[in-house]
Amino acid sequence: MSQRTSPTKLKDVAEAAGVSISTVSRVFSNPERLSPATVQHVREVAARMRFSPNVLARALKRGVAANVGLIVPDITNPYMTALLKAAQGRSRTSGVGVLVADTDDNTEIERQVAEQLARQSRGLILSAPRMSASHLREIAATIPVVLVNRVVDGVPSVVTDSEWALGELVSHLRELGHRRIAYLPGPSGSWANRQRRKAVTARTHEAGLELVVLDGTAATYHDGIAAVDRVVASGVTGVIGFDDVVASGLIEGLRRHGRTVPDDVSVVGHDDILAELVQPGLTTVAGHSDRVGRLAVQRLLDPEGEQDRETSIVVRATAVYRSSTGPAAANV
Amino acid sequence: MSQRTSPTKLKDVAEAAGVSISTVSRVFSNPERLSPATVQHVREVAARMRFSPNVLARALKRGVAANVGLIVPDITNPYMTALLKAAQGRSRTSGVGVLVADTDDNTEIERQVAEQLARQSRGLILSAPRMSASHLREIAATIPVVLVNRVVDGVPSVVTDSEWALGELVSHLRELGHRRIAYLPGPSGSWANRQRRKAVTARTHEAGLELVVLDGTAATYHDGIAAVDRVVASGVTGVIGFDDVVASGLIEGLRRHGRTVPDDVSVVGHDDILAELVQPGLTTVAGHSDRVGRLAVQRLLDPEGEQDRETSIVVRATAVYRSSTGPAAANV
DNA sequence: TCACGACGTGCAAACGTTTGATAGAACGTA
DNA sequence: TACGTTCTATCAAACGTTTGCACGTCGTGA
Repeated sequence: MSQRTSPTKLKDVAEAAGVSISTVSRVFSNPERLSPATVQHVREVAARMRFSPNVLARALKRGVAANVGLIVPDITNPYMTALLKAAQGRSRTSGVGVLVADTDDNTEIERQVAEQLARQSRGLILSAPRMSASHLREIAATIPVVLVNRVVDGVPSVVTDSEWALGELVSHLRELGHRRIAYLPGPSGSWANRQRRKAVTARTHEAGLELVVLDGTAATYHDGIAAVDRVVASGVTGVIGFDDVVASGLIEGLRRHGRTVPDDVSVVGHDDILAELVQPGLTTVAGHSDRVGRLAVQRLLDPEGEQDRETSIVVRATAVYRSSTGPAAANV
Repeated sequence: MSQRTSPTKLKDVAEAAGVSISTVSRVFSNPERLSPATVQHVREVAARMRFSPNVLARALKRGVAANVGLIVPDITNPYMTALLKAAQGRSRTSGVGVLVADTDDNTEIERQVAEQLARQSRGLILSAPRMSASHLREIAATIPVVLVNRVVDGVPSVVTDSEWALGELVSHLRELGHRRIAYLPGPSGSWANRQRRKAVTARTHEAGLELVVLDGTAATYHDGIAAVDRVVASGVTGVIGFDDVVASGLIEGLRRHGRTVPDDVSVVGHDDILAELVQPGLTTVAGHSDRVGRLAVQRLLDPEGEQDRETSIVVRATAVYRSSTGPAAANV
């Protein structure tokens, strides 16, 4: 039907402006070397013709692509969605596009997708909680990588540090009279899960509380529901969940079991993502994924010297108090 | 530090295999014209050297890029997230990448981003509920476009048709004894909002129910909370919300107002996205955004003849019954 | 008047592919 | 032996940029 008109290129602008192709190119890449008059003239002509440079050709010639890649296990996870939104916003202001890939936490797909995106990206933002460190380093040897919520020697990263916030929440529970609480873990093998578990362990110990770790969860909503039996059996008065999703599952499970939150059991989440939608409002750790996303992009775009290749930028998480925590039940 | 090794290219493989560059190229693009022996040999060498073609160069030469662009008002909306996930999954099987852009529903950003993505995409999947039809057509004249949840003459689209499902839900409410219900609208100017409102209007009329339209909402969670006063004042026993987000806001608002759902008021959502997380479980319309995403990509990738340029593919939504709807309160 | 830096612009090669035109080899046929 | 066919593989141009180099043309100081 209607023939699509091919976009204007340097050559067209050059002819229309009566200058050479290289001059037009320079108007856009480094105008300082040109006379102001020429620059202005070419700019006008280009604008009139609605010229915009072909990113593909530019990337090919310069050897550096116009995109960043974002690889995540599950884009459906609101933490990741918020991260994506922020990353994209930051990229846009630099005229950079964002290529997204969802790996379903599958190593084979991760490998395949990393390779595919690498070719058209300036760098990769990688969230791969379970990928082996050596594989990670292998990818980082190919293309600049910023790891999200994971630290591996020799690879730059941006991580949320929840230890402090979890400490606050442990104290909070202690002050509410809780003496025995549980940690409901996330996917085994996940870096973030190891960190959170370690933090909770250390902080409950410091606070003189008993801790029960309820293993064997994959941290879905349904796992949360299913965990209720073990929670009840363990006789705890408070539970710290790996994330908001599993925590709200647990709340639902408790409800079905005839227990109310926080009267019978206090529940704490992580990520501050469902927090308002759930009843009762979730006391949780705000991971500030938007900040993480922005920083990751920034780190990719600004070279900032190779010396801190191995540094982690850490974003300190904060505790958010809502109504899923309350005074410990007298007896359980 | 560690120098990044540049990826292998056609030339390297050609030298290693003792053939010309063009031969190697043809091994990957159309091997039929080559002798089977050569093809196999080159394949082996290429595999050994871990060669993969440079997508940028290929796109430049062929004039068709290796990505599709996805432009949405708010990627944080779970409907869009699910759509993205499905679209990306479908694309990956065709070796195609997905460029995502979030426009914050801002026309200026939409324009800018459409232009930016267009250059490196084979086509655009566009969700722009409020963009003018002429602007939309303008973009479609530049690059293949598939519209999501919107129909505009002359531009292909994939839409969810909720009329039937909304009809079911209206009947459902009627059978539960409701006689007067409200529609809590979405963003004014949104195509989907017009469709849903129209469907609800038609179906309540058919069913002999009274309908109140509570205008002036932007369909955020907080708008839902804020809508409670008008809901109560209107004296309805049931509310159909524009989407799950505004519906769960309303539920929260009602709760704060001392009303319970569904005992005092029944609430229906749309999109089936928060449905399980909210208390009580939301009766809603499942829009099947995953199917929409897959179809949109498919439509972009398979040319399928130009004749049906103007056709809309429609995905029929279905009603999902949970516990936010129940028998009408005797008096309100 | 001449030599000499600036300064502004153009030429042409390169980035890694794809692909139409073409050349050579192998074969069967007259 | 010469010739047409068919099959493979190579040549080289092109895709739209960027950029090192070279080429004028000035204005300046001796």
